[in-house]
Amino acid sequence: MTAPLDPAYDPRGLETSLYRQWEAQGAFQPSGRGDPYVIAMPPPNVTAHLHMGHGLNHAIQDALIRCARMRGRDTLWLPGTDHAGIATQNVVERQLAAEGTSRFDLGREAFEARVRAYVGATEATILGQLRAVGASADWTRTYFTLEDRMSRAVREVFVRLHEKGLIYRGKYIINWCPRCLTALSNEEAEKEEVRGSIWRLRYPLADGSGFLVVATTRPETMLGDTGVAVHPEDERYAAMVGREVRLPLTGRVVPVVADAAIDREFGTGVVKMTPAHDPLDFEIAGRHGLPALDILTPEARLTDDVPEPFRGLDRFAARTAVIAALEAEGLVEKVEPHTHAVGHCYRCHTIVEPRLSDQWFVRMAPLAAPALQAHRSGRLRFVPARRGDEYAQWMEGIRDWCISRQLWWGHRIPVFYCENPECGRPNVSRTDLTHCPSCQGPVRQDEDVLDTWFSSWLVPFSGLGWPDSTPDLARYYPGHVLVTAPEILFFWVARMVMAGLEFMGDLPFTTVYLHGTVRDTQHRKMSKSLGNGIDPLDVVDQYGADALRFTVLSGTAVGTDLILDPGDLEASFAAGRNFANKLWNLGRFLLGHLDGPVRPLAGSDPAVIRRDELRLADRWIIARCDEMVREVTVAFDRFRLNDAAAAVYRFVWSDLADWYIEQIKPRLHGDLPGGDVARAVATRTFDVALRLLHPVMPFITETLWTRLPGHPPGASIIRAPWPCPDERALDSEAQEHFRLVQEAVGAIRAIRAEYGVQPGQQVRAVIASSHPRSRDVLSREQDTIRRLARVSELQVGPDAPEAGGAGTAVLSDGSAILVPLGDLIDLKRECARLRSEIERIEELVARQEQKLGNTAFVTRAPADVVTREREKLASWQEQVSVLRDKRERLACPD
RNA sequence: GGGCGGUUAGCUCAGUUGGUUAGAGCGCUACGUUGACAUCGUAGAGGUCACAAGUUCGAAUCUUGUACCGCCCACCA
Repeated sequence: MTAPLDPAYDPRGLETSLYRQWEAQGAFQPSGRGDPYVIAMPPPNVTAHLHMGHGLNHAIQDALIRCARMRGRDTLWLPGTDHAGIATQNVVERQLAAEGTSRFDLGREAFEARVRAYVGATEATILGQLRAVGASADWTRTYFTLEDRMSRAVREVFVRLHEKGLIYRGKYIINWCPRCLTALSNEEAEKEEVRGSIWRLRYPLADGSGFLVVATTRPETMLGDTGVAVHPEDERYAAMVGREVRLPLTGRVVPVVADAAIDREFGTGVVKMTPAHDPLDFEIAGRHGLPALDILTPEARLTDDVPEPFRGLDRFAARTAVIAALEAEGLVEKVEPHTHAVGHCYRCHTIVEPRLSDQWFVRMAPLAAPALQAHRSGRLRFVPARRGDEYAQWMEGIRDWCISRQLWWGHRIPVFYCENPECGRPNVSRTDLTHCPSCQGPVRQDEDVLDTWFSSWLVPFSGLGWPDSTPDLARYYPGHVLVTAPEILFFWVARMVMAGLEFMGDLPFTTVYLHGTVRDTQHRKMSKSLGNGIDPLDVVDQYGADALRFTVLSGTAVGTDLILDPGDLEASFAAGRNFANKLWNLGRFLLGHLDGPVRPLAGSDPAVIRRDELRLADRWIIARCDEMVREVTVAFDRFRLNDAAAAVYRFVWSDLADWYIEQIKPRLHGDLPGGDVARAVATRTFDVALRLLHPVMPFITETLWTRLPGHPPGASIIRAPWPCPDERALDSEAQEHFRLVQEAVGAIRAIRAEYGVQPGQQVRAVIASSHPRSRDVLSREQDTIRRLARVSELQVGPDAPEAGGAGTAVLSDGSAILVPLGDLIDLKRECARLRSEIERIEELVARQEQKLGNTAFVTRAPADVVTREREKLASWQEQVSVLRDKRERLACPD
């Protein structure tokens, strides 16, 4: 016997204890049986506090996993990445800065130890946070044990790519973050519009015969200019090509070259060449043999290669100083405001500096070709589909991937340089080397580490034990679904596809579901720096994890963003909490009325409920329940979790609670016979609703479901079977008839409200219908109508006796409802009410007659559409005539 | 600059292949301590589906254009 439910629903203690219970039962462990369903997850970065995006992401994934599990599939939740990388390093560096020291004071080894300790200490916190938002805990734990596996896979991949000639090292212009002191990939340098200026500077010709005017947004880089370029077909400057200019401030004499990459239209058509600090300039300089002069330190200060007054200046201070100096010489022709996109470090938001340096790259074009093909052939599907177009566009224009980072925390690049000056070979190795394989000389490992995503792109197989061939790998690769945020489509998703195809020969997953971004009411992305975030843990604390999940899942249709108001949690999350409360009370009520054994609805048990024992309401709710099963199942198949949540919500609240439970109360209380049938139907349909809702609201559904009768002890809803649609439950007649009862109750209630009848007061009602079937249904259900509409005496007949002071309404089948209210009825008011109702329906009739009078419509529209429209017209016409009749009987003056 | 999406009730959003009297939740109004639930119940107000033209028997839904909002990509210095 389970303990009785508390009157008030308090989700808190419940969630923790359920998680413990589920874990003890191994509920999240893959069973090894059944068809596997693998989903990949990006974990939160260990350094960052959980944000709402994680809440949304985990809720979706956990819901899909739970649904798949109930549908008999073995599930695996594959963790996403490890802790290597810039974010973790940043946190520890901030801590060090607060302590007045730095990684450079500490040294590399001590720093690594420090980060490791930090990660270890944070694990428990992160696990707790993940559980709080609903991540299936066992798999989040795996995430922390993954790093050793990953480093092997990373090396293996590095070596293989190198052997295939797809990894190379070279001097290139890369994005450099002067604060993090590391290179960034193109994806990590986020372009943002910045308002700046464009300066036109005069560069005197070396022979003193005039000026060339260059346009630049970064005048400070002119100190590193090694040339000037124009378009080869630009007539204005044709005579200048091959001549020289004397670079102001430095006095350096540099050549004028012609290159087709120059845009004649922009600026003056003359571009200063700074090969060391601009990607395009670097490219052009290469073609013309211009040297690259690096004038910036890693911290983006001017080096000693510039004239004395500018040395050591920060790049922005240098800009001011250079402009001032040029102005003093009268060399600034013009300044105009100018907006352009500038790269920012995606972690610390510092403006990125293009910098010439030695870095490792992966040649991507060969990897992109099959990945593009997978999408074109339709094997790789994106939800929503338009994301696939973005993917394809990126793949088509793919550029080489800069994978080296000048960080101290991450997977070290597995290259060992021989220190023997006569050998000096770089050795790429799967294992740590102590000697040079060629000359046995001492070796030194490359100082740099790999981009975090260089380990992450391998997760779908490295997490399963690759490069070993493990049983897990055989069973769970390839996987099925990747659920993630669109922000990391290129960082992660596209690269996982490429790695899967390259190293496993198959896609890592076949569906990529990209959910929306969590934004505030001004549609700004929630972020720590803006301070517009919502902490999911606060929400869990105040409203419960179920409320959080229900809200985020029902708020995000496929491909749309989730808008939440950080200033008003109540507005966002009350709906979820209220629904949980509704479920709780529904459960409490039902359990309170289950005093005997509950008879089964189907099966071979002799106590099974016979069809002829079912009343109209029973048949109706069973049919509605079946409809819900179909809707929710389809919704899950199509990743439309909002539809799934809404379908159960509607069933539970509007059908089960508002109508069915209200209808069966007399039977449950023993005032009418058939209590056992009502109990069975209510219990069964509630059971189905709980199971369908479990993926969305796991805690409350488990709590209620385990208390419902008929489940073996120790059973968990996680392993309960997903409800199946049942042809026998379909019952359009019951649906139609019950709708009529609902309409009748609604009509009487509306009349009561219209005339201000006190809710407690009973009234008399008359139903007049020319349809024998309607009369039959309504009189058989008169108990229901009387109770729910508070009617003391209900007459149903073919015609109504004269009733002067009565409120009147008409149902969709043309049945008239009269509520005699004597003096309460104001005749004029009732006449006006009827007239406006008549006018309203007459308008519909007119429109419908026009439609049906149109021969084009009748001949061209499908037959079933025409039939339906004819039926509608007939129904409205009947309603109008009934209402007219009532007006006549009232002898309305107008 | 190229590509893509959005614009439906005061707010946040649904609306599956064109065929309903265009829906939900919150908010709002009126009434209500009916023995599951005031985290509730009943009734109600509120929308020319951004604008314009077109296709069609029929358009919130398809086409084109306009306006605004947003996203992705991009080496015009």
